[in-house]
Amino acid sequence: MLEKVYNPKLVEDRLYKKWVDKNYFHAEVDKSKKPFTIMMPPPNITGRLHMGHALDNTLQDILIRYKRMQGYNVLWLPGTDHASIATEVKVTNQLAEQGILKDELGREGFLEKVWDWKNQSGSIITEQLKTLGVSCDWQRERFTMDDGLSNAVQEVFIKLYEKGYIYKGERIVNWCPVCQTAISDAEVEHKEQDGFFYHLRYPIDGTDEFINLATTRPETMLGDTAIAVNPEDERYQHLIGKMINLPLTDRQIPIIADEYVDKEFGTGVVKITPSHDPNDFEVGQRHNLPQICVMNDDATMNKNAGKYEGLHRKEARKAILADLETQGFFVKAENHTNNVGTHDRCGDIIEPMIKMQWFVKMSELAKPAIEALQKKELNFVPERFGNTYLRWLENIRDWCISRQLWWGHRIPVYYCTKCKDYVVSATKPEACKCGHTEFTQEEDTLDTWFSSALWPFSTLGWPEKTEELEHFYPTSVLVTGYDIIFFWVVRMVFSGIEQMGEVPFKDVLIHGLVLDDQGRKMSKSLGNGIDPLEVINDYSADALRLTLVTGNAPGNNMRFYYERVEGSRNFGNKLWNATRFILMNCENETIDLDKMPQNLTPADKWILSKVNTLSTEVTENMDKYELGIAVQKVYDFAWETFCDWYIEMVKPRLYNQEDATRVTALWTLKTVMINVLKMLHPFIPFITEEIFMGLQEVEESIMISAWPTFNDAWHFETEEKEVELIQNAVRNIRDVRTEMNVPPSRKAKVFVVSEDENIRKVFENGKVFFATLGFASEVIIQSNNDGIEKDAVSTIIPNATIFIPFAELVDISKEIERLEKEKKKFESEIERVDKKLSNQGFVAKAPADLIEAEKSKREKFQTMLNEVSERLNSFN
RNA sequence: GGUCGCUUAGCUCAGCUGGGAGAGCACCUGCCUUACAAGCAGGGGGUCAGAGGUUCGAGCCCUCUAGCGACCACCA
Repeated sequence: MLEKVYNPKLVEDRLYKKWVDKNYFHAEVDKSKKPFTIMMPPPNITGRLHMGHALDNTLQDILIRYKRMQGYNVLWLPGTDHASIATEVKVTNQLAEQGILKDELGREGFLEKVWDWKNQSGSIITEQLKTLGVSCDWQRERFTMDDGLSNAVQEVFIKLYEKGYIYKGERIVNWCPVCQTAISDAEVEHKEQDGFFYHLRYPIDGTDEFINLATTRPETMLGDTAIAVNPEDERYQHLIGKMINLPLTDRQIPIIADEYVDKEFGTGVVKITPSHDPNDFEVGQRHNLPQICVMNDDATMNKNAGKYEGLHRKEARKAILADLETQGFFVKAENHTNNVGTHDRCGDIIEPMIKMQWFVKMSELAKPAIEALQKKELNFVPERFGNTYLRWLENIRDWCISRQLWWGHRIPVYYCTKCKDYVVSATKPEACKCGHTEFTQEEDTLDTWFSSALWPFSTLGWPEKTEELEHFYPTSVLVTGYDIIFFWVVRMVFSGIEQMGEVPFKDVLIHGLVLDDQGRKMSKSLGNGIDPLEVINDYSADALRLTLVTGNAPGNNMRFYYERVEGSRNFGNKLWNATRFILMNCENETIDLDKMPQNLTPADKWILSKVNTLSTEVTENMDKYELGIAVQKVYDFAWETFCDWYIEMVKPRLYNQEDATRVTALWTLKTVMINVLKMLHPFIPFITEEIFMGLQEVEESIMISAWPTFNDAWHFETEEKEVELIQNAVRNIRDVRTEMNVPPSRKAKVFVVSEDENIRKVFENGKVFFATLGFASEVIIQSNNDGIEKDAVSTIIPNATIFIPFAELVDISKEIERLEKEKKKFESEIERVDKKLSNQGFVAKAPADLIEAEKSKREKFQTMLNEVSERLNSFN
């Protein structure tokens, strides 16, 4: 017997332990079964569980549990990401608090500290994930810096290098002055900022003329190596080729013409600073301009900045503007909003810098990734995110993969200490071409995403040809947020195709963000984040999970608020109590669930038939990733159809120990309940397991039970219609009673009149339901109005009229009013159908079954109209 | 500037390939009916943003408009 109140705190931890102990999450290669694989997006070791993780992993767990129950060979592989920048920053700061400087420790010493930290704190997030109930294979947990995965990283680097896809070069890159490393384009977040557009004037050499230009970054002027105008611009034709004297310096720089300049914008004159602007860099290349870097790596001015050396770029701007003004080179400052690139990790403004870095050439790698989508080897759900993916790939630039960090995969390149030539190799080479044998390894590490890009296959043992790799790759579906498409999805796809010759996953299920109750992004700065662990603690993991999937379509954001969590919890409560009710009545009975009873009543057949249809529909929805719709259907069935109707219908049979169908009712209750639990299990694993166990007193877990499928033996069309007829009648009776203000305590006789013998039979069988559900003291079924008081209240249903003689209570005028309302309803229905049927186009072109359905509706409403009219006439 | 999305009941949102508008919450009425008041039975409330088009038929498809939002983009 279940406790009176469900206590998730006592249950959830216990069940999770049980599942782990029983090894249910573990997958071994089983070639007799079809594989279903998901690679968990590895959370950062520095991360803490937030709503995004909760949603992402809930969705995955739902799919995994569903497929596992369907008998697939299911692998859900979890793991964590080393998160180079985040971790390095975190550990550096912690050490700094202890007064330890990173540089003093040296590379080896520092890495030791980071590993210590990783071993101590790196698994907090995976422990947090467990409270959600995730059924992933912890025995196969991976970390992006495991030996195997690091090996894969080296292998890929070498292969790409040998293919000519990786090169080293001096390019202008996004430099983060705070993190002191280059970052990729994807890591730059553009933010709109209010700033100024500074108009300056530069003196033209040998004349008294000035040329006016506008810039948002005056401090970079010290690195200007040209002034550019549009070659078509008439205003400046005479100046092209002339030199100007660059203010605050003793340098002369040329006025050049380049298409890049927009005549319409600003003054049509652009200062060119190849060292600190990506466009200027390109202009500089076209015109062979010198590159003068005026900043240090920490964004302070360097010695090329002369007297401004040492100033931070912000202060330098002020100082330079002041000097320009006093010297007469400053014209004005306009208000101007511009997009500045910031580092998505630390938020600092990116400084474009020319640096020697490693790149992946993208043009060739992008092509098959684009084709994969076009050939539908890769599908996004919802489809529109395929566009986002395509657009990014089509405009992709080479990927800067080197990072000036220590924590990460050190680039497998060795430099000869003598001739400076380098060798790309997994291990230190024996000797250089020059004969020298001493090498130093490249100091830089790789972008974290370089290793995550390999996640779908590196986790399965690649480059070894493991049987896991053979069996579980390509994976089935990737579940992730739309914000991660560029960083990760794209890179996994081209890496998978390049290394494995096959896309890493067939489907990409994209979900939105979890917003706060006002629709704002949850963020630390706003302090509006809701901690999933708190929700689990206050409600339950099940309630959290259910909240995260109901009423949400793939790819859409959702608002999170506690009323929704309460609703989810209440549903669990409902299931719990329904089960208590069943068990309460099962005492001293033995029910063999494997044996379908021979004496099923129409109500039993009806609910079996309903749950049968339900399982078919829900399965279809699940297969289409319509998880929100799927769970909504089971929810409605469980609460309304099963609890509010079926349970109420069987009560009389259960309360009567003599009833010949009592055990049959119990069998049906249990059977349907178990099916419902199974369909709910992927969504709310804990409570369904707890109930499943309680209901059957078996050891076997619901998570390895079979997902419901359509059962021919449970298909009862006739009974479905019969019970619906009774439901209809009961609803009408309740309606009438409420309208007439009759309290439930006041029972009344109910007459059902129908000329149709079959209908009378149905009601004869369903008599008892009028008593329990319709508050009838007695039910009389007959073919005519004999013996029914003239002023009885009545209501019309198809093929029958129901009379309730309330005697003294009835107000005739009110009754007439009510009947008039019914009549009006029937009339308008007939009118609607007639309009359709008289439409030649409809009759000619609509599908035949639809027309037939409309016709029979017409007939039904017509008889009901006749009936109500007759009834009204009887009052006159 | 480009791309995409959203606009449906008081609120938050579903609505799959076009065939009689739904849920939860909130609200109103009546019920502590021996599983559940975290509940039960009823109820009110929507020209599906606006305009046009395609169609026998449009919340759904096409075009335009308005408001909101997201992402991308080098306009110095």
